[in-house]
Amino acid sequence: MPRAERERQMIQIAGEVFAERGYAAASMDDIAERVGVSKPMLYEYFRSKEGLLIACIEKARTELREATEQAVAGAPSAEEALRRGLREFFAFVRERRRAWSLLRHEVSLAGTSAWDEIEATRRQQTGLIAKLLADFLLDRSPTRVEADAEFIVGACERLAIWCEQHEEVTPERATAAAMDLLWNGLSGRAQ
Amino acid sequence: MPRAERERQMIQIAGEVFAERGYAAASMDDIAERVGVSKPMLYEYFRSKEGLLIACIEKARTELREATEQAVAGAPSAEEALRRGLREFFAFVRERRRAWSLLRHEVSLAGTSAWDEIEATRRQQTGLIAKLLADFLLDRSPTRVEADAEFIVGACERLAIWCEQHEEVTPERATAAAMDLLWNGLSGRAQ
DNA sequence: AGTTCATCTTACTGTGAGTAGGTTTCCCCT
DNA sequence: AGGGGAAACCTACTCACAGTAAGATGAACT
Repeated sequence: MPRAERERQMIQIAGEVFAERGYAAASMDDIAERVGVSKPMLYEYFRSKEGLLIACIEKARTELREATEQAVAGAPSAEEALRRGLREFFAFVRERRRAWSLLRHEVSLAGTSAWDEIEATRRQQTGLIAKLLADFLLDRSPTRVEADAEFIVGACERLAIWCEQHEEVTPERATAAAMDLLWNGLSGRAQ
Repeated sequence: MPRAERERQMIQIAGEVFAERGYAAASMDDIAERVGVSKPMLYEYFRSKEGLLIACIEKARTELREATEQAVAGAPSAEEALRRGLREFFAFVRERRRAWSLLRHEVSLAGTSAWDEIEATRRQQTGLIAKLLADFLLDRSPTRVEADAEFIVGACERLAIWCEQHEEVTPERATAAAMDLLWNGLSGRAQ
């Protein structure tokens, strides 16, 4: 079998295995067997287990980029571009579950109880925020409140990680930026 | 040494090692040596490597919960509670770097090139969004635009993960919710 | 026919998670 | 006092799996 085709086949199957079992639990022997090839071939093509994972991630990333860029192209306004981009993103996540799961770094802990542990931390935060929101939002439907809380936790988590590389952004400035973006969005729905 | 104290000591040191080297690269032999104890002791106390990680995460989570709950308690309004909570969160992340890094599931891939790969995917998304924002925001300072983009990407990523457990939330509804929260927040700063 | 180059294999090494089974130390109870 | 027992601790292993050395097969061109 020619190199290019083998490579595609390996990435395809490895992607499935990583997504199913998680990175740590997936074994190279297992992947090799499913591909119908011996283990050194995988190493010949991808140098290491991590190299194989990276190839899978790269493929998923390319797909996501192409999908979102195409969706945004030709939008009449920035608002519409943002809307179309978001719509494409959420659709991608739903329809291409496997590719998406490779793009969350949970790959490596997926399916483990340590993952549950980390999720529990987020539930703790979303719970706290959901309680705050429920106190003053007009739309008290639990689903909406939950979604908003998840949204806020995700946003702040990411912003916090970004702050790590920007020493000059103090907690105060980060808070101000977050509150500004959030509050103006929320205030219209305040009681 | 009594059990409780040993346990604290082990969690303390394991936390440092996991945060420094990443979960996968940290070895139980290494941790045992640093603690000044033999490996079976770690297994006696925590059952497995993952069990040890979980104990570390639990400790970090407790600290984060206590910090944020305390900050929020006694706030005069929901807005103020949210503000105080966020401030405490961003401060925690800055001051207690190690604890925080255990709460991002990157632990397991930390320091690897697969992690870079996943971060590159986010940069791709933030880049796309930053371009959109720069086109219509009044405040064009790159730092602010970047922070906003990170905020949005994090929010949507989290919301997408939440959607996985809520089949009834279609991409359209997710988009509408995200746009609502975001847009009303952004519109005040539109040109 | 023989050389070359790519694809592919079998059979190994090394590292690190996890364990079997024993030793010391100290306290408590008769 | 001294024996019983449990808690803290150790040495010395097994085993799974990432990674590799060395060569087999076979098509394509001299």
